[in-house]
This record gives sequence, structure tokens and C-alpha cells, in this order.
Amino acid sequence: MADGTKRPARKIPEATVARLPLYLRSLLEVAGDATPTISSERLAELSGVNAAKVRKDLSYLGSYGTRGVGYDVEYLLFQMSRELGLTKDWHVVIAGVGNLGHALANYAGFSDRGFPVAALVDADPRVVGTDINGITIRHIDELDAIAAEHHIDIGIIATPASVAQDVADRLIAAGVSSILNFAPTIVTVPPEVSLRKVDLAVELQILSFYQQRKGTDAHAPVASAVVPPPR
Amino acid sequence: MADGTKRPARKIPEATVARLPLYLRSLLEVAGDATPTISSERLAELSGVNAAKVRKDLSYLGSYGTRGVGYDVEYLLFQMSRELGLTKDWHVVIAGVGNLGHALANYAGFSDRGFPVAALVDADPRVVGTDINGITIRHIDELDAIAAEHHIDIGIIATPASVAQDVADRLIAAGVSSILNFAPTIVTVPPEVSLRKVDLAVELQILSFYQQRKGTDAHAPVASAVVPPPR
DNA sequence: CCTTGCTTGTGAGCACGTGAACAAGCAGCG
DNA sequence: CGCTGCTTGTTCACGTGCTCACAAGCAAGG
Repeated sequence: MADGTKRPARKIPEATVARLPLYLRSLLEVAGDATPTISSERLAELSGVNAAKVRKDLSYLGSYGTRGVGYDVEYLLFQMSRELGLTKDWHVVIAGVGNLGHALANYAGFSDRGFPVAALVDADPRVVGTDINGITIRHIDELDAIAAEHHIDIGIIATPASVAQDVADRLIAAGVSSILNFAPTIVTVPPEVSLRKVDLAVELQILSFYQQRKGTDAHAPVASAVVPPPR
Repeated sequence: MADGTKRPARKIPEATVARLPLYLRSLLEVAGDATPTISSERLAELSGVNAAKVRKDLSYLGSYGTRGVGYDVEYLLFQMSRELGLTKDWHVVIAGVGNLGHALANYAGFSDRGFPVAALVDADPRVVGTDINGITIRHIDELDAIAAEHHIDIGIIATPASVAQDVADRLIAAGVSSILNFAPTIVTVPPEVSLRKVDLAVELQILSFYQQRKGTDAHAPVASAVVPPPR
């Protein structure tokens, strides 16, 4: 490993970063195939993106393709995994073991892709002490102790919205600097902490918007039924 | 159009549509408060967005504010709900009752926000016939019959990736034209069908990317001896 | 009725992301 | 050894989204 690889010092656009995992997934699908290379066109097809966009995205990682041939699947997989930081496991703690937290704790896709669940925490004394998938749920007050035992990289918030901010603060206090928030509320974090959010109901509402526009004028809303603006 | 209200014929930017549910959520939080109006600044703060962006977004819906005062919360709530198509319930079918599907079926947030779960389907004969939350799981082959009984607006795919495309095709064949895909794979649909996707592992990988860039050399607390200035 | 203070609505400039088009360059073959 | 076909990497033009800044406009108060 005596520095044969290039320095990835370039700043990669956010939109590109969001697509890298898609490429990775597609590459894994063709990893065992007969042909050891893949063209940008085929990779685009598998990932559901434009071919030009694929080439541009990959060029941010470096010139890893061969003109006239394509990209070597194995080599590209390696480079992309390295860029995404997937050469090591990232330990996850799930806060809140309700319906969603329970499902996430059982979800095999996390460990499979390098994100093993290291700990589960909750505030409800009725679930603290019980096991999920071989992991004992501990009380959220023990977060600092847990962080001292295992190194925790990522915190997942699967609590009710009302306590999401408090849980986020506790996670940060315990040294977690990447958070994925499933609670339907805004959580504010200091700038050095990465935060992403997923709101399931919001996704449905967006679908609802476009669905309504589709079936427009089928039974158009009567304008007179609309309440007048307040004074 | 001779009526008083404006036709919502304007094309609302996609980025704006994605933010409307956030505004809606914030408005619901302040709906009972003493002051019946809200300024763009406060709404921006609650939603985690820029104030100018809020005003521009809301202006796409129409001129529903009063200069010098702000927006009437109730009236804005009504208009936004109408625009998002939330004046009616949207019936949801969940395909795949594994870990995730099970959690989604139990998730109260869907019904609460106008997306009642009308049906559950799965292919595994061991779960078909069992109940979740008062809803009996039926076999996926019965989709057409189910669609004939209840009107199904939105389909949620919570199956393994290997069967996601097949399930999507069946949903579309049964008349569903909005789909939310949780399976970690690309699903292709005809242009008249709306599709959104949520991949939990992808979110973690994006966090992983930024986390790695943060601590370029440091995943060990060696730095604690040096005490790097937190920025 | 006029002035003052405050907040909306919008126009303009800028940054970012996208898509097409094309030159650069490699491999294979005659 | 040169030619041909194919695919990458990059440049350019365009559209979309974001931010700033400010005029327009309403309410309240004298």
C-alpha cells in the first residue's frame, strides 16, 4: 500500500455522494458475472441514472476507467468502498425501540452492508433488559457508559417526535457525530455533526400531491366551498 | 375561470413540493397557540429552512399572507392541505409483511396523517391469514380482488429486493399509480406512475462518507491529548 | 387622513446540477 | 505498425434552485 492510489482530495458534490451508494449496489449485483468490466451505459441502466451523469460522477473519484473498454468492476468496487468509508464497520446505536426501532434492530440489511447494530437504548423500563436479536436493550441514561464500551459511530433516532431533540443531544454528548433521524420533527445539531432525516409520512404526502394533480378535474373542487380569506 | 380562487395551475417546483409537508407539520404545531398568525421568519425557524425560501415557496400556492402581519395559520393550513391533497384519506396497501412491513403496519403515524392502511399482502403462506392491528394479511395474488373492494391509492413495497419489481408490476396492474419503495433495488414504472424510494442503508452510507471525511486521520481519541478546536 | 413600522411578495444575480456532444485514448485486428 | 471501433473523460450550454435585497402594501396610532 505504498501510495499507488491517488489522493481523493477533490470536493465531491452532494448530489454525487447521494448516488454513489446506488452505483455500489449495482456493482455488487454484477460482481460475480463473466465479464469483469462494465460500461457507463450499463451501470447507468442498473442504477436508474443517466449515462453521462454516471461518467461525471465516477470522474470525481478519479480516472478509474479504460476508454474503449469500461470500468473494471472489482477495482471500481474497491475504490468506491474506500471513498464511502466502507472498508471498516460502522457501529450503530438505535435509540427508541418502538415499532420502527424494533424493525430496524431486526433488519439484516444493516449488518450485511457494514453497519452492525452495537447497542439498543430506550427510556421505557418495561423494555429495558429485554433482548432483540441477541442484543439487550439498555436504558438511555447509560449512553455514556455504552459509548465507552463500544465505539459508537452512528446514532439512529427512532423515538417519538417529542423526545427526539433530547435524544439527539444525549447522543452528541456521548460522542456520536453522525445521526439518522426517523422522528417526524426538526432536530438541530452543531455544524460538526452530520444529520440526515427520513420521514415516512412526508414521502406519502409528496406522493399525495402528485396523485391529486394527476386526477385533476375528475371532480373539481367547487370554488364557492372555499372559505374566504380572513379579513 | 370565473371563480374567486386562483387555479392552482402553476407548476410548483419539485424542491418546493418536498418542503410543503415540513411547513404543514410546523403549522400544526402552532395551530392552537394564542397568536393566530405566523411570520415567514418563525415558520422558517420551525421548519429548519431559510425565511426567503419559505416566502417563495408559499407564494407558489398564492398570495395567502398579509404584509406587516404574517400568514393566518388556520387559513394557510387549509390551503396547504388542499394543495397536498390531504382533504381526503388515501388508502394504502403494504406489500411484504416482514420486519419493516410489520412495523409500518403498526405505525400509527400513517392513519393519523390521513393515510389509513387498507390492506396487507404477502406471498408467504405462513403469514397469510394472520392479523396485524386488526387487518388480515391476504395473499398477494388477491391484489386485484382487494383493489376491487377498497379503492387503493398508494402501494408500499416492503419486500425483499428480489421480488420488488414483480410486486410493483402487480400493484400497477391492480390500478395503483403511486408507489413508495423501501426495497433496496431499482424499480422501473411507466411514466404515469409516481414512484419514490427510501433506502435505509443508503442513508447510512451517505453518513459514512461524510464521517470518514471528517476524521481523516482520527478514529482514535489520540487527538484528545492535543484538543483540536471544535469548529 | 397621514405617517410609521413591519412583513410579504418578487425580481435579479449567482451557484449548482443536468444532459448532450465530442475529442482523447485504449484495445484488438489485419 | 497503423487502422478501426468503441468508451471514457471533459467541455459547454441550459435549466433549476437558492439567496439577497428591496419595493409594495397593510395595520395601527396619532
